[in-house]
Amino acid sequence: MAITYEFARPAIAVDCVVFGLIGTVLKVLCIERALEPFRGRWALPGGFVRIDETLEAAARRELQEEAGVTISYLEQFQAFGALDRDPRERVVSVAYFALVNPAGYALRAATDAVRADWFAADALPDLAFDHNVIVREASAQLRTKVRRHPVGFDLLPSAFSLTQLQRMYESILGRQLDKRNFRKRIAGTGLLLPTDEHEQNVGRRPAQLFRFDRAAYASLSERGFDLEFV
Amino acid sequence: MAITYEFARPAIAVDCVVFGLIGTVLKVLCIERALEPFRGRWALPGGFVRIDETLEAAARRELQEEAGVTISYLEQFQAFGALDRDPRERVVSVAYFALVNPAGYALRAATDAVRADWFAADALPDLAFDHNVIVREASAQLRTKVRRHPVGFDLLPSAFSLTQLQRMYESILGRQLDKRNFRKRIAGTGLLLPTDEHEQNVGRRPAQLFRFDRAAYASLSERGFDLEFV
DNA sequence: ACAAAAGTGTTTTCCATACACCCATGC
DNA sequence: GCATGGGTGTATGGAAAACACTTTTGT
Repeated sequence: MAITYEFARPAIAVDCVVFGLIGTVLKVLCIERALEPFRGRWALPGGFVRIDETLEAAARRELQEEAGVTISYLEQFQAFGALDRDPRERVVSVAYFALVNPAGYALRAATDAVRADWFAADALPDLAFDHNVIVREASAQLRTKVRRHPVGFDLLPSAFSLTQLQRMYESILGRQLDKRNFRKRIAGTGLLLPTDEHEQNVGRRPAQLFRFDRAAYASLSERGFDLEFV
Repeated sequence: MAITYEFARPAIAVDCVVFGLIGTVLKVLCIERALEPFRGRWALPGGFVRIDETLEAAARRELQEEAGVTISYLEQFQAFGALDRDPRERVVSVAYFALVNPAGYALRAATDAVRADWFAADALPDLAFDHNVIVREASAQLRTKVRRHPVGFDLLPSAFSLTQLQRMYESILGRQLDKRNFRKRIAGTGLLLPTDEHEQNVGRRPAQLFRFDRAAYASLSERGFDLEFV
């Protein structure tokens, strides 16, 4: 399997910043490295791109292998190419950010990872490589993305209350929103489908649940609509 | 210089989409390839990343070598990793988009390029590799970028008239803007410095020239201001 | 004097914001 | 009946959009 090239080549890796909402706290998925370098340190899930897989396929494979998460939204956001970002050798990493709804399944670490866990996005441990930098960039990206594109829904269960939705935006943007104005705005987009369902077993009036209307969004964005969510 | 690796690795390249405004037409810089594959075809300037240079350094080097252009704005925007995008072997390309003011200097092709020339962004020839796709993505990126960040100035000479500025936005956005509203908006940003200069030798009333106030912009954006230009 | 683009204000409409109370449910 | 969050409307201010004429210069 060994192969010879005329010139030295950087290796290509992918790293994934997986955001999940736990309660109302925005968290990032990290794995504890089983191998050198940085053995025992927390890091982003990721690894080398194989010669016969696309970048996105590599990202999905690593997420599956190392953490067993099911991704709802995945987007490439930046390549990191500093010369010394990996102590072994030159590695260029293409970073992805991903959104998942962490409720309902357990993390499952494997291959290169001892274990996987969620850390609050604004209180991460010292990560391996330049991964703290990558998370910082991804967080900025998430904040700007979520304001113009309806990606936040991928952090929630498929049926959610308006208050859940509002709390999600508040967590990402880091500020409080006015309940009435928020609801007017969301209603104004016409992208929520009311369901017959309501919250269960809450010690108060149960909130109505809604779904995101992907079809309505698709037809809007084809017509070049320019939404602003919050 | 030959080197052996345990596994086959994709090569890493950079490709640059250089936008320039010629008259009021938005153009993209292309080079004619001197080498196989796609010898004789037009392509984006770009090439392989050396083991000891960063991605951005590679982009700047290729622009210098192949076209001799002086870049005013350079931003990485996307990595392209389809398996068959290069007929020779697996190549992952990190794409940059760049803005220049093409007035006042000549293109100068060298190394891998027979010649360099500007093509209207919406009427490109059939380019080598997946370069038409890359340009399409870059154009979309430019349109969204220019509406919230003052990068358009990099397409203009350092002193410009308000009409020039308006025409630039119109070319990029592909629609007409109202002169009075445009001027109110631009004035409202407080980012233009009036100069004493005026247009020369025009057969009409000469327009006053302005400069972009980089210092004012820096201090605004530090405070997290959220501008919208057009 | 004429051609050509520079420069300039007002009105209207709409959207963002600020703000407080009643309602339904479970215990 | 009480605690808890669910759900709702209105008034105000400010920005965006629509819209046309006078001014300055060169020829």
